[in-house]
Amino acid sequence: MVIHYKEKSFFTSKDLALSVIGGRWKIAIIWCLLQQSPLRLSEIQKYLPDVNQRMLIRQLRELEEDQIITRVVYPVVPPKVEYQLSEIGLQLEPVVTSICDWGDHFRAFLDENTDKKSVE
Amino acid sequence: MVIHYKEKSFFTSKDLALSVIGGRWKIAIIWCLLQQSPLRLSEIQKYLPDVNQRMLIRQLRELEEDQIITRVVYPVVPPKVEYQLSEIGLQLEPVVTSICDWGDHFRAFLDENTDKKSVE
DNA sequence: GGAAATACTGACATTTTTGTCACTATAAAC
DNA sequence: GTTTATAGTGACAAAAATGTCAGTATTTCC
Repeated sequence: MVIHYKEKSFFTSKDLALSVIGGRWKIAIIWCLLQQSPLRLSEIQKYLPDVNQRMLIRQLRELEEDQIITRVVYPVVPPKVEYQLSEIGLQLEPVVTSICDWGDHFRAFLDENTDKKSVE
Repeated sequence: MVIHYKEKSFFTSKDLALSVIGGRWKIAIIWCLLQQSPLRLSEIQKYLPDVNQRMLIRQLRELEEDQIITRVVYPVVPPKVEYQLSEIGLQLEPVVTSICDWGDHFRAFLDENTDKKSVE
């Protein structure tokens, strides 16, 4: 987010990571590609119906530039393009998993701490 | 980021988590408080000199609202306020750790794949 | 000859996030 | 009585991210 690692060299590991995966939809995209791979653009759109196409493409481009995903174009008509995680991209699995896990914990925590009155 | 869980109920765990920890400086703040706790505002500022105070306070407020951190005010002059991670906040440790770890991997990856010409 | 499918791009508008500046309160120390 | 320290707030400006709309290319199908 904001300052990209290509413009700054004195980053902590955490800031470096966040500059790459911090985009609004990037974790979601990586999550999709961990579920199934490769995926075509139109398939990713089905997974993520809330993202508009323009935005999705932009985030995919950035991930490609950062070498997190690979993009393979098949010279056919109508066009076919496949996206998949690179080797370094696949290594993001623990990040995505820990985020999902914590989200589960947090949801349970919210459920516990909400509407206590209605129980009593 | 953007849509907060308080305004939307049909979130995936991942989106729920990201709506809470997705802010520009939140992982950094959580990282600080995992290193040392409690911390006063002025101490967090020393850890994170790039964040301006206004921004830092805003992110702290949001984390507090989301119950990730606790804020204890001591009624003294000059004021003293201590921040620390809540129980659910402490459980973010694997998230921060996996991000840092991946950042390390990614840096190594970048180092390997940069300036190959100068080596040959 | 026109529509359909896929994966885009460009220009621009809007929204969200982040940053800046000036300002507050309080009591103790000098 | 002025300065110092800490932890803020309010109003606003700037920057960044995201979204919208219209348009492109290609070939096959009808």
